[in-house]
Amino acid sequence: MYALCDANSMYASCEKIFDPAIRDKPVVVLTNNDGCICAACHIAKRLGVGKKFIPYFQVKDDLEKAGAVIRSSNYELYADISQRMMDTCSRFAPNSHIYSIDEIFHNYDGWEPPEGWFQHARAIRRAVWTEVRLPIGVGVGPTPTLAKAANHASKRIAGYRGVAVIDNEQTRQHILQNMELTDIWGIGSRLAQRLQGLNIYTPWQLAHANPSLIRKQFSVLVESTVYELQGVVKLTWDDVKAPKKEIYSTRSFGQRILEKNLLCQALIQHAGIAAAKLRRQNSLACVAVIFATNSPHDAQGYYRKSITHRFAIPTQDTTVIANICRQAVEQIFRKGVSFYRCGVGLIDLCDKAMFQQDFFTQFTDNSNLMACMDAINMRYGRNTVHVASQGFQQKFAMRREFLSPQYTTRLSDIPRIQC
DNA sequence: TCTGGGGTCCTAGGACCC
DNA sequence: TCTGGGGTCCTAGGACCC
Repeated sequence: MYALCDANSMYASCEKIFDPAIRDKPVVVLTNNDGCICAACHIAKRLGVGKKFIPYFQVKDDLEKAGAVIRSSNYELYADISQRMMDTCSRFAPNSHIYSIDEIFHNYDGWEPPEGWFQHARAIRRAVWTEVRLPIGVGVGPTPTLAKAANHASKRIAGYRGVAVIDNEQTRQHILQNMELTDIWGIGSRLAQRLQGLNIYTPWQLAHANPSLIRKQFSVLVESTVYELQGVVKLTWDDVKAPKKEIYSTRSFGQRILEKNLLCQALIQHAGIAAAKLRRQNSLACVAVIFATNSPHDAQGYYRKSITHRFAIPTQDTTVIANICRQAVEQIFRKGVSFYRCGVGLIDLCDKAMFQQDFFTQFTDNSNLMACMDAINMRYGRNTVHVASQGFQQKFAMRREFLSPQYTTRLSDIPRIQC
């Protein structure tokens, strides 16, 4: 059996933990640069002002009318709360995999809790609430896709109240009949539209579709989804935990960038973030993609330029990738373009342990330096040490107008209780 | 006044080579 | 004269997820 634990409106719930004054109010959290809505608590959703990824300025008036509390993304806080949630959840299963900042998969693989699945799931939910004050939903099922579906049910289908277990036919039918196609993991709006063309309107109907026909009309992935909905495991634990094949770090700027050296600094910063992620999964990159664009909404037209660089020797060294950024910016930068977004992608990844070193090529090995940098940044926070060429003044730092304190990660922000 | 997230995977199509 | 194959690499964009 598999379980999926998923926080309820993670970011909005994190904001409420340390701020009792907003617990009964509609709370909405914005993305980077306060661009879009990315999370809304259930009160905001009920008032109809929590639509995900809608630009903030378009709904600003509605939010004000609803009396909503607006918050900028406070990643320092969310990352810390996330870690507490994961620590608590992972105590309950022999194998876990953190799937995103607010989701963790459990793999029980032959083991069954003596108290039964429902009680077990309830215990996880209760522990996270008691220890972290974060509301979560727990879904249990015989496949990862059904565990995801059960998790959806635990929050959205009446009667489940945070815990749903698919361990019999009636429950599987009831849950799959009461969900939308797009609620299923791997089915987005386009696939749902095409499925409806084949008279498949609900996940229950999808579970009864002919797998080979689905494979022919769509892809192996959709075929796997059909099997998974039937209860046949197609996503193995290795699939769920597979290392990434590409790693990107990209961001839009708080202010448009018009200078080449600032663009270069931003790119090098992304090189550092992407390379650190790469080292964390113990991979090497054969290719780097370095790009920058203006805003697609820009009146002067869309400008996008990307440079692909193939490394002579696969690397995970920040300084090597930073050097490529320095060269690439000469080709990417164009005078007069107001740059809005840039990033670095590392693709064509291979496992470091499998890499064969070339006997004849000489190269400097910075792996000790990188390991030291990672260790310091892990201990004292990201960006404590970095390559100097990414700059020290963040002129392109993102806008975070409605930022809450870093309650748990900064000494000066620790909550005080006055007696 | 102006404002529009970030990440991963996959594929189509063009350029280029043999 | 015109047409023909197959591979690799790069680029752009679509689809999906949170």
